[in-house]
Amino acid sequence: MSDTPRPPRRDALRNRERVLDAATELVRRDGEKVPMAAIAEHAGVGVGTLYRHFATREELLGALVHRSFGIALDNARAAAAHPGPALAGIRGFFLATLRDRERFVLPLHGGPAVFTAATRERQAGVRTALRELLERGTTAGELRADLTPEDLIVAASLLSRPLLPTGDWDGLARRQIDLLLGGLGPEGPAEVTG
Amino acid sequence: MSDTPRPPRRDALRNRERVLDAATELVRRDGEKVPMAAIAEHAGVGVGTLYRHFATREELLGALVHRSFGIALDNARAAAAHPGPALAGIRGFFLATLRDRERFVLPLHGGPAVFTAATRERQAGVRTALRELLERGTTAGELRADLTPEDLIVAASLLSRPLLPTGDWDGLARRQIDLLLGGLGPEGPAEVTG
DNA sequence: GTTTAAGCGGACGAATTCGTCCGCAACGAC
DNA sequence: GTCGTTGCGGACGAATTCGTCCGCTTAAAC
Repeated sequence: MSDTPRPPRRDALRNRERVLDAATELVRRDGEKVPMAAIAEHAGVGVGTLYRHFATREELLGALVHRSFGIALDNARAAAAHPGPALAGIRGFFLATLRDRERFVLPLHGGPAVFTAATRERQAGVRTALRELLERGTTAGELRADLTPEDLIVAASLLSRPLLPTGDWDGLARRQIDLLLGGLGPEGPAEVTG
Repeated sequence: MSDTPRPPRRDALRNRERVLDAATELVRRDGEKVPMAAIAEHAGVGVGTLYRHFATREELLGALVHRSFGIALDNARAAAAHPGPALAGIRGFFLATLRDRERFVLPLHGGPAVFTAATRERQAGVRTALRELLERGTTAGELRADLTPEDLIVAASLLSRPLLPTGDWDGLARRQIDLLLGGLGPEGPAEVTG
């Protein structure tokens, strides 16, 4: 029944990775409409190879997004498994996102959000892990009770791309993390009227 | 000496605005490489008209960015002029950014940050107004002392573009504002180790 | 080594996008 | 109204990008 159709050749796997890496870099730098030929060249392969591995631009972009959610899922699960206080886990998740930012290609920019079923599963997995983490913190009285995974995801996505041309994105991003962590406590955010 | 070369015709001004509005919408939706012809069509003008007003794509993008900083400058100055506590002014700045988000086209996405000298002036103006606001809050003991305008700008830029495909970006964004405001107090952010 | 099928690369025609140019339309001064 | 000038629109050739196709290369099974 299971006719194993033979594993792909070694160079094929290697080239697939090269294409993904090159595409990640160029899509982040030049946007999702960067010419396919540019991606192929930067990867050191011919366009034929590129199109063989990813028949359309959509498919390539989908693979980038899928890969990104794989990284995010790893980070979210690691954070949830963190033995210390939930706040430390959340901080770890943010810092991991910042660390991995150059590998993320997320549909942040109005591009066609290319989500396969498998990607959606990973996305749901991220939510689940973060929800678990938040519940632990809420139960322990460490966190305000109304937080949702989306709150963390939005904040994290801010970190994944330098928004200012200043050189020190790392510094700015870390400060944003600290500022945000101050608002997560059980007393809720400062009351402000006006 | 001053040979006033005659003001532009009424239809020219109207068409210029139409192009800017159309470009704002399409660049936000499809990215900065959206075809010029698409912008012209969406604006209801011919490509000739588009290229007459903006000789190159760069020039058009530059105008969009310039316009965006004009809005941001108005908002920053209004916030600085706010009579109440500084925290309320900051909140007002964030909410105004959220309100105006569809009019912002900022060089957030690796695109060629098209900054003219005039744009840089507006940008500096935003910084100045926000610095003033922060100093007022710090002097009053309302805010931690180490905040910079960039901290506010980064946070505000997060609001200017929906990052998640969920429908309720407004709700998520408002919550981010509240969370962040909790970290601005003089006691500094919660201490977290791990 | 030999063999064979998977994989590679880049030339090429099709399709898209660019940016100019010029005959026609309409604003506004009189 | 008339007239001069500014501004409009879109057709068009040039340039870029797309995606396929096929002869050559190379991994890997024996």
